[in-house]
Amino acid sequence: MIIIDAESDIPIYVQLRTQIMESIVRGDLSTGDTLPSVRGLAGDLGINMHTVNKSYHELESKGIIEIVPKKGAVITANKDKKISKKRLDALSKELRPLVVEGLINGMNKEEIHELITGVISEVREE
Amino acid sequence: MIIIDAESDIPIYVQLRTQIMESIVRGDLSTGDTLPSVRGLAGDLGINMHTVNKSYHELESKGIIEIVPKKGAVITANKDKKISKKRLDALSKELRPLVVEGLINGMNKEEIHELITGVISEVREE
DNA sequence: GATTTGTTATAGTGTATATAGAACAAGAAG
DNA sequence: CTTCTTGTTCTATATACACTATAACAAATC
Repeated sequence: MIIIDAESDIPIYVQLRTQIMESIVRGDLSTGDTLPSVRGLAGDLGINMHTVNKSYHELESKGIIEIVPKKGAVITANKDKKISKKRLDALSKELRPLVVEGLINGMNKEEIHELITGVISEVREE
Repeated sequence: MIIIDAESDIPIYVQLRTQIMESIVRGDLSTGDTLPSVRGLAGDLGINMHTVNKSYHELESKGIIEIVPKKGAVITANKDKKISKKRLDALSKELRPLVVEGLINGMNKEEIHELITGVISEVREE
């Protein structure tokens, strides 16, 4: 179930991209599954086709889905494969300001790890 | 030392805010220290006064500095104080999509913890 | 053959980012 | 006290991004 909050300061295409990724992590969507068409999903969510298209292409650039023109988008994410160094570096760069925010507020390494553990549980269970 | 990359897709005021926070974490800036005036820093960095002002006010809203009108901005970050639940929740929400990105790429809890540990070391040492 | 698919193009609206200049009142410094 | 500097506030402009809207196209599907 995907819910878009039009009032959020998080762009719609980011909300959609994130929620699809979470669905895969939770197992609601699996490798091989086909995503709805950009027009169909846009209609269901009440948003524009191009916004959905943008989300799909970002997922493709992350290696999570494969878009076959005139056919559809198939999930290719492989949780058994090892993450590439390129994506690992990108992740580090994005994590950095958040880690700094924790450290500056007095969190130590253990507390940050606990926070991450909590987030992992949230993502898997919700 | 603060370096602004005008070509980056990261807004200047975010770059500045982040680098000031990293300076505090590293110890280059400490509680009680005064930040340069918005006009002075803007001149040094070759950016607009209003951009620096925006960064300062964001730092203030995070409780990291206190802006005393007509006087200056003083660092109030207290690493001995415990982080508030509000900030902890905000951090969780921001961390979530990055954690998802790791999980979807096959990382397990331990690998994510190792990544975080690496980031913490980077921030503290660089 | 008709429908649906993703793609491409153009256009419009609203918001965010960044710059610029000016003016103001209050603190600092001479 | 006078001068300078301070952060604040206001207006204005240019650019980029986000989102929507509409249209047309070629290929796959039915």
